Amino acid sequence: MALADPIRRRILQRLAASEARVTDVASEFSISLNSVSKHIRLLERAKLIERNVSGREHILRFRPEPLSNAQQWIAAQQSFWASRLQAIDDLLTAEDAANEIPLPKEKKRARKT
Amino acid sequence: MALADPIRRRILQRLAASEARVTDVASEFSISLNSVSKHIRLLERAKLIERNVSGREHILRFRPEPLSNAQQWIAAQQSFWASRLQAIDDLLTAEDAANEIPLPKEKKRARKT
DNA sequence: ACATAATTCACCGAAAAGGGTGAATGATGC
DNA sequence: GCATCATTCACCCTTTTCGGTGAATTATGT
Repeated sequence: MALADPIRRRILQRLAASEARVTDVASEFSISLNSVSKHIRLLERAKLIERNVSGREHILRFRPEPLSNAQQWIAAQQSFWASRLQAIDDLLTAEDAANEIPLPKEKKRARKT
Repeated sequence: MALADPIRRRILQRLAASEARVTDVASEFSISLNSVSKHIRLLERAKLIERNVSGREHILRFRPEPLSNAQQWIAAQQSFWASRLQAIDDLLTAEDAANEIPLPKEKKRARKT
């Protein structure tokens, strides 16, 4: 998921403070520009940020408001969908969420460290 | 996804022919009973098969009909959802489908073999 | 032409996922 | 008690995913 990575959460925080260019964002992290570019692409795909190209500069802005209608609808339907996501996934292209929804008799697993 | 694995598709085919016990199914494949048991658990979770416990025997049946209402609805809404799955996944617990939906400018990737 | 902004390519290494196994455990039937 | 049906445990191995990189490429600004 888009927000799984700490770096992406930090990038979002950065952009929540103020808009910035890719280079600006990159300069505040210790990873390379290419890597930041990738993260930004992902966040944009997730509709969490917005990109405004102006000449050779790409201005990035945090999007707090996207698809809130869908969000609320989904949240309301969540219990319905939760039990059906696995069967749906072969109709859509979503991944297997099987591991996310424990079975009734599922117990905690433990691995030797 | 539940149907990703060839073995699981074959198990479904087997059960579509007639109901059977776990052992029956396992005997027709070259993998171990435990492994078959795992696959069956997954298929059951995906609501693709149905289990009927009778004494120590678990009778398995193919379920062709489950959630067809939801299926049809989803199929109709597919184009709407396709563009929003990535943003939804951090609300639900679905996995990141980012790689499944190419960007406009995405090109084919090639790896040196 | 040259510098700068950003993306894309082709790869690497670590971590996670996935299917497999034998052994242990539960539960039922005889 | 012992055999049978099935699941669960604790692993192994292989494949896939994920974040990272340097180099190449595309596009714009001066």
